[in-house]
Amino acid sequence: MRDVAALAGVSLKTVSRVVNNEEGVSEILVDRVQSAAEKLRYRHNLAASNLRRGQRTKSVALLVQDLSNDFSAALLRAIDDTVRDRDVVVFSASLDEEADRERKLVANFIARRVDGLLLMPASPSQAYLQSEMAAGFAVVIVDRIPHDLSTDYVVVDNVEGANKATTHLIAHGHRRIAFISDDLTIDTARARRDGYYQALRDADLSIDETLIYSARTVEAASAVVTELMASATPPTAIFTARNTATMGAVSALRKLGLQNTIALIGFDEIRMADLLDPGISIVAQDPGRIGREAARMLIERLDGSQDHHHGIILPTTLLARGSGEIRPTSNEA
Amino acid sequence: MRDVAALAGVSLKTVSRVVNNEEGVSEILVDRVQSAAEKLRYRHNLAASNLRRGQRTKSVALLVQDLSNDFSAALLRAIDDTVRDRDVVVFSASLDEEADRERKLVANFIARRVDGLLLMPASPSQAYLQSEMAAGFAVVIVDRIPHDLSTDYVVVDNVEGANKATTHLIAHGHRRIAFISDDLTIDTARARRDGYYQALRDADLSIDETLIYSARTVEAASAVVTELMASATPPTAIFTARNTATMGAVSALRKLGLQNTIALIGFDEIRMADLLDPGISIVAQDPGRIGREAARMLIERLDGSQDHHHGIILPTTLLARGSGEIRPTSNEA
DNA sequence: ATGAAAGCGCTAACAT
DNA sequence: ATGTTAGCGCTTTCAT
Repeated sequence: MRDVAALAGVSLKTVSRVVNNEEGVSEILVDRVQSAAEKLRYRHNLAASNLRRGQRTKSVALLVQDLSNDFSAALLRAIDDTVRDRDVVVFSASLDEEADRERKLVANFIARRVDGLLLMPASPSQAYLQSEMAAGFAVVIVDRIPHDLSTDYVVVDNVEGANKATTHLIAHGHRRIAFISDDLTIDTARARRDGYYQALRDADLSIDETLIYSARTVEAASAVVTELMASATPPTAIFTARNTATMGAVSALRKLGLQNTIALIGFDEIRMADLLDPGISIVAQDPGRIGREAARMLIERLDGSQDHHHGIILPTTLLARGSGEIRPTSNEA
Repeated sequence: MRDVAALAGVSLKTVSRVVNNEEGVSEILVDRVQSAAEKLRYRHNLAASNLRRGQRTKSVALLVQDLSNDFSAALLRAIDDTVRDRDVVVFSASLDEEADRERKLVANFIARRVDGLLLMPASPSQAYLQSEMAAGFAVVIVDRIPHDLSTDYVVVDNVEGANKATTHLIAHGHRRIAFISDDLTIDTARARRDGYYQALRDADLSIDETLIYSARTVEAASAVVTELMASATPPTAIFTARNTATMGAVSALRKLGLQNTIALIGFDEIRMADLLDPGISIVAQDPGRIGREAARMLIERLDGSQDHHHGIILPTTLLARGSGEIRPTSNEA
């Protein structure tokens, strides 16, 4: 910048003004500065600019478990779309349920002075963010309920969604309904299990712990279903509480030729669900909506809103496509 | 930082040393500084640090067309995984085939002094990056061939993949094969069409322009297929040169009840392809591999490699799953 | 309308 | 082993 000023024969400040499109510089000088900048291939340094200004960096960070999961990818896309108008750019990273990684990345992003954080927490407690928030750092928790931290968040009604799925299966005559979720240390997994329990209780069905499974990957879920079906008393229906679990179940049932025999409802959309045979019934969330709401909340904080923190709980939609409407064939019901 | 130094009763430099884990500070002082930092809730400012060091910002940017597309999401994930070891964070954004957005975002990221750029270009020419690269900025083009720019890139062999798909269909008796791709202004779309042409020519089949379509979205592709099938001389096979086009075709064929009548091969994997009925035959790329190779190339540049720029052309794999092996039923063949 | 000087938070180079 | 000084690239006073 100094070189540009020298070449243009003006002061540093004038160059600064031109670069920032500030008013009150004669056109002659603007031209002179611009051509000097061009000649010297001058590139404005936002870091230095922000340093002096002490202002926003116009960047935010999104931390999710797995960026290649459809849900998270849709979230990222929606967030990017929402903040783009304001010229805000977004960092993102995958946590893979590792709390350590979350802490490390958050520290990194804070050192980079991002304006805000959108977090799908891997950590059991986000209390460590309290002091950051007190210092003016904006945080919105997505997909999961914040723990030990008073902040904005956006989730879906997991208990209600799971209840809805389970009740739907019960209404179709099922009494042995398997539940396959993510690790139960995870908030959403527990909430969905609670919804499942609730539905069973409301129908006066007993809870059979041998029907409750965790499976983190598609392959693990597939293996679980295969195992379940080989048991002496297999379920007549399955509720998969995660998109990867649903994919695994679809795959396993198909391999076993049971896709039209065993009922299946999944939580969270999977691609092509309506084109499979049978179509896969899903309790759908709207990741685009979640992302937009979260980004909007973050932006409001950045705009200085001091409102009380609040959570948004979005509804889910049960999409009946066939697999969830299969009736039990065995006479044990 | 000054406050921390004051509270700890040491100099600025000592604090700096402690913060950066540099050697040669007595343990007593380390403790004193750390507790002072804690007390004052000191947060290191990486921007200021980078400013002085004139070093790398340990950040890179990935620009793709649509972050919610499976391919791009897998790319992002692979890149994040690859650079994480080096403590590098990644910005990402969607371009939606808008060249303007690409230019604007690139300028933004350069102002932020990202160390490198991974770009799936929307622009017809990337000549504008020449001067940046001359100034030491690292660029790797992914998925598409760079235009007017000598740089590293990673692509798959689109011509060969499309040829393979088309040849496969021809080998199964098809002579009227529709081609549905992205807009043909796009590099990969053209390359895939060329592969399609090549295969037709090699089989002495004439090219019928009425079988060539562009469709950017799933819905558009679905509409195209519906229209095609309603024509007087419908094709007996379809080659969809993009994952969204494949999804649209699957959907339309199914609605028409033609999924077991009309052959279909898609370029680029779609989820659940093997679980559909029939399974969808795909010319698969490996987005994980593409991302890893691209990130590796970028890292090598950041490590100062001055090697001649070069391109990596990865192979594709034809996965025969059923839909591509359907034979024509009409007797026009 | 333009410029000079001071300083944002940090670290490299040189002391001590 | 620790401190001092200067300066990274920029913008904010406060002049002129």
